[in-house]
Amino acid sequence: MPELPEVEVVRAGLAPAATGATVDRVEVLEPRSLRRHDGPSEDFVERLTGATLATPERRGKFLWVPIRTSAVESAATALVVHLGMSGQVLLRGRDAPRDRLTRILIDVTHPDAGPLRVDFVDQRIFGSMALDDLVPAADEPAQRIPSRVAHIARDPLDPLFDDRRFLAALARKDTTIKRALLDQTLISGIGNIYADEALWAARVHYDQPTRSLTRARAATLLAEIRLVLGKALAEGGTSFDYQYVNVNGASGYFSQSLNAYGQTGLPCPRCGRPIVRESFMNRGSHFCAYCQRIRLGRAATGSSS
DNA sequence: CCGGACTCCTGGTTGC
DNA sequence: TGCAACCAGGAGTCCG
Repeated sequence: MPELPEVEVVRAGLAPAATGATVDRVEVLEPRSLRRHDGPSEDFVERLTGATLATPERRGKFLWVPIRTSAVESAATALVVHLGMSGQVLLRGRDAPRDRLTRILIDVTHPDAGPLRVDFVDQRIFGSMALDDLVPAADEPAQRIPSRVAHIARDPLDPLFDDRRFLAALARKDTTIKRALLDQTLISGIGNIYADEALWAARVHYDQPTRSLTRARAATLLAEIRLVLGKALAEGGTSFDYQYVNVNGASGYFSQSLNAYGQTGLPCPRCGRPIVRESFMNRGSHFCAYCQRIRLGRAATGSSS
């Protein structure tokens, strides 16, 4: 389940091979992988073929590669990639065998690395590729971002992520904390795994109302989010068997470091009591019922400003 | 504004 | 042994 660290590993791995490369040929094996592309497969293929790729960028779990075509001087369009639940981007030699679940093949030539193949592999087809227009970012017009990604909040590893603004927005929201962490328009890049891990680290119950969370605890949670994401990033992303493979085809190995996610029945590394799993938002929430209890402060009805 | 239900999707696992 | 039901969930949409 690729979340921010996994997507960043893919972006960083793809960057040296993609930057400055030109697209020779595009083959779409599974049109459903273009669900988010406006237009038919032919349009995707025609517009991408012959384009020059710029350095891949990322916000949250969205990855995009600005492209330049002969017709347009500066990049006005980007190849947008979302890995969904099971997507992988694999960098291969031109004659390497195809993975059975390959959905899109992009042959590129890099000035230094020579001919390469970028494979988009995706078992469940929740992921997608699309071409999209770049538009100025709302909070920094000098930055450009695909229009379909514009509504996504900056992620906590983004230098322009505004901590004060996030904490204020959290305090204003009438919802519960895990729901807020998974709301990509509030903070991006966090999925079910790192939400559970960060909540465990900060000792916050997943269903704690955001308005009853003190600012200090919210700030602690944000710090733990950064620690968890940073640690996963440093270790190359979480991996579960073949579901996540980085851009060179090597699995990550952070899953051994998980404290809560997927640890149902195992002892909480902090207190030894068993981790429990509850169904929430159509997914599993893993937590320690002792360490992570809902704390209803007295300010639950207070309003900010 | 909020939450719940639903959709997309496949393959590994579970249960009969 | 065989097969169907179930489960995993990121993001978007729709509805109450």
